[in-house]
Amino acid sequence: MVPRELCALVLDWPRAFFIEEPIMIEMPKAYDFSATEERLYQWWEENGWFKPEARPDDAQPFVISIPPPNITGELHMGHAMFVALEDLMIRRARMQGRAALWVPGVDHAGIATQLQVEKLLRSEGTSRLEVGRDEFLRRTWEWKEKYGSHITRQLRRLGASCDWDRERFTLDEGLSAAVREAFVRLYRMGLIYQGEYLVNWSPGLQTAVSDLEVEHHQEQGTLYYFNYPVMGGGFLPVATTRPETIMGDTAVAVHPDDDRYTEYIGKTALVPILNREIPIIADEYVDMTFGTGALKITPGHDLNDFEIGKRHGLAIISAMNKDVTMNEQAGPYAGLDREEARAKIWADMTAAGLTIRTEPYTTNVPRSQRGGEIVEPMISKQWFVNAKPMAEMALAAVHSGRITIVPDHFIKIWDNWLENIRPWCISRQLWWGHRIPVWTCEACGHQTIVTVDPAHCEQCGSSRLVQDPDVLDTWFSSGLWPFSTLGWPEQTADLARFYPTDVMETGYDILFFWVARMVMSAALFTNDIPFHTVYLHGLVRDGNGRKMSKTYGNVTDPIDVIRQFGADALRFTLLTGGTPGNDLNLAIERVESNRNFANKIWNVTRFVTRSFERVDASDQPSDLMAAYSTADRWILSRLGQTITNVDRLMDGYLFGEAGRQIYEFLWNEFADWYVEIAKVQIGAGGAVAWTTLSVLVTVLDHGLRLLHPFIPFVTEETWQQLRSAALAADIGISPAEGWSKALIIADWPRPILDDPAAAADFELLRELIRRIRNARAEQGVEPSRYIPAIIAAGDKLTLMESQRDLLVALARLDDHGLTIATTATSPAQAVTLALGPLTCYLPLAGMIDLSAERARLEKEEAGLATQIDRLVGLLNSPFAEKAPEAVVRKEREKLAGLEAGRREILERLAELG
RNA sequence: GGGCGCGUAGCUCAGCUGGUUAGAGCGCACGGUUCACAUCCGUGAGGUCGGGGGUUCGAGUCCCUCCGCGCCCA
Repeated sequence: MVPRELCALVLDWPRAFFIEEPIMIEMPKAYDFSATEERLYQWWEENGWFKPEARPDDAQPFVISIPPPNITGELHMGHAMFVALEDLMIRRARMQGRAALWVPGVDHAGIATQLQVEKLLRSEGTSRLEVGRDEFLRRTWEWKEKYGSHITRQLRRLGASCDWDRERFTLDEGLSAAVREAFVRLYRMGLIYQGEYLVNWSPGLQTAVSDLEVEHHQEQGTLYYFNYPVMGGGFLPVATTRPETIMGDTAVAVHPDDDRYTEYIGKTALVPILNREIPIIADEYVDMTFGTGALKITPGHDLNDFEIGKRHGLAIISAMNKDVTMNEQAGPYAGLDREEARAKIWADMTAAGLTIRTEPYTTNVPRSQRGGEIVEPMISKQWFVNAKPMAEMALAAVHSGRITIVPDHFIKIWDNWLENIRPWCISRQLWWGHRIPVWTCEACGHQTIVTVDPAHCEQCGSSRLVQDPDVLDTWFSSGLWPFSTLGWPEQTADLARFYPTDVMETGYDILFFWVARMVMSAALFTNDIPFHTVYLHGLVRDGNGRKMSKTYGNVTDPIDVIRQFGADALRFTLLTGGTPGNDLNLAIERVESNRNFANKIWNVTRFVTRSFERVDASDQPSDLMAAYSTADRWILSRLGQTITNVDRLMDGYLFGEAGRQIYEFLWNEFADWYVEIAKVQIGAGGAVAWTTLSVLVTVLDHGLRLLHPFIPFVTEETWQQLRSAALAADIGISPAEGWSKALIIADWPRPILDDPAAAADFELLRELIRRIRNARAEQGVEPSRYIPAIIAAGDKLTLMESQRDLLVALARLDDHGLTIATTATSPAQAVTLALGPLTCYLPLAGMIDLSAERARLEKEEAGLATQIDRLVGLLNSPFAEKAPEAVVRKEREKLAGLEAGRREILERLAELG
């Protein structure tokens, strides 16, 4: 650990750096993210730029509520993913001038937290039950104070620009009030009820859990065949996967159409060992082809049986205790664990001659999502929410188009779940959570259900009230999150201004757990949608597509990755590595190359900032537009196109593609081409140099703005360098609206120039340079050697003349040996490059093998001929009539170019003889 | 049983409303001490877009079907 004093010292210097006077600081050769990220984060936050108040009061809000991480949580890739995406949206909105608000917070995570604290108590040699409820809660809050900010500190490392002053906790006072309000309203609407139903009982956790918290696994089990004794003689063969539940059987069922068993319907069967009398019933649910076709019915331990039991008015027998040992209903097996009972019962039945056989069978085993133990369906008194009416509202919200789900194929999944929604079990037999606001009167038995702790029974006035011991499902409070965090049920200013929120961004795995419940409760409580767009991201898997899990040991810790490559590199990888809604396999090599991208940006900036020294204020041209060179016009046009594309893509939530286009533009066009050109143009001096520098600054400035939401740190850092350099040089180069204090609050860019003709001219030049480089490489010309060239430029003569310096520098041509003319004849020993509008000859005397050149030309001619044939065929086909004009024209132009090139090559071949 | 997604270069993935010889990064081969960067630069090799059928002037992209992988719900 670094001593606190030293931290303060280290964190102090950068502030001096940013304040008022722009000072030029020599940029090191490589970008050091570790010295940058935390410093910038702190600077942004101190300046209040994460707050919506950073924008004018009348600015249109843009609001996201964070998917609250568990307070027990360690940062994982899922968190990194949501931060990358949500911060991207928030930062762009902020730059677009909106009052961007990203509400942060954490979730109390009932079960997970309780388990942590129980573990702690165990290590102290005590337990939850021993210390009692009050002390346990005190210890849990203590634990929360100590570890609760751990996860939010980690979110900061990713660059999350949340408004931390508005941070909320699901158990804080306001949100607890919201939970009570919601519960009471639901109760008064008749949507909350208490009842004895079959619930998913988690024996290890000693609580009920909801359907969603149970995972079904295909596991190898056994199918047990045995004879069910029938009163008055005979047997009914039955198959079961769980013999221990025989003790809770209250019927045997057969299909009404099953001829094999018709005679048994209406008779009485005897539960093995216990000899309890139960009816033999007929029900269409029974699958005649499965097992023996006869089904034992245990309404107390199986959901389907429970339903059948309801239809037939069967008794419900629970044969187990809450610790899943058998109870007195199981007669001689009372006290045995469910597994032990199974073995013992089967042995006893075998001894009694009732068993037939066993066979291996793959069963669907329900396991707790949390502990992994087998969940027992058990009759229990719990609180439920009838979600049906809310579900209909949630369905309507999406179908009416008020809520958009991205990607839209999740709508089907949404529909499927909501259309088949089941009662939601909301009570949990835990201590850590929102205690159910129900007080039962010991005098009259009346339940008082109110938002504020009552002193007296509302019916008889007795003060002998006992509060329900259970707490609510954590998701009950999460379901209120978008509005409870803004103050609901109070009519706060934040609620009025920032609700409904804009986008809900989260993983598709909690679409039902969370998103659906938020939409449902928002509809009910706020009479509104909680957000207009749901954006769902996929799971982050390891490089081989396996789910990251501690048991596999294939978990990549985001903090490790950040230490190694920087938060920007991780963010950019997560943002551009996949597509919306699809799982992403995280390959560490990609993070590495994205770190290199950050370094590239750094070095381009380094080049641009250094270039200020070479340009003079007095050289500023009076008419900048007129001063732009072909290359300037090209790069500015490409910048404009990139901005337009990025806007279109981002508006459509195609963030990955947007990021890839910016990367492509900045690296492969700006850095690889324009920067090289700039070196030549600046070398020319005068107004050309000034103009070039202004283009460098403009493109870099705009590029950094586009990129900032993706990789905020390196862009801010380099933008500050650029800004300082420009202000220090003071030669009249700045953005139209001047330099804002920071990139994070700078304006989102707009295209400034579109000159397709100049762009096309430049593309021709670029192609020529590429072809010359290629020829040089193929002919084995030493890289350092400057070679002569003859260009027959046709009507591109003026263009080529004007680009002479660029050609010389980028293709490494010998200036004195370069001839540019309208037409030219080829020297004897030369490589011919036919580009359609122009032809280039490289007279590599003594360097080329004529027969090899002939072969090369023949090969090229053959290739051209094939393409020409294909195009001629295409243009003579129905394509010419049926395809759109523009598409056909494009093909015609392509054909003309190919034919010109081919003519050149044929002539050249003729010369070679 | 119902539903969804995926299968594109050796690897990890793009390819947005179908537009006409398929792209990136990494890896690979060859070459590079150009005053921003070797976390780099230049040049190149590498894919019958899982198989088959259909719609269309045109299909990686739309439809059907089969095969393989994964997920959700029951």
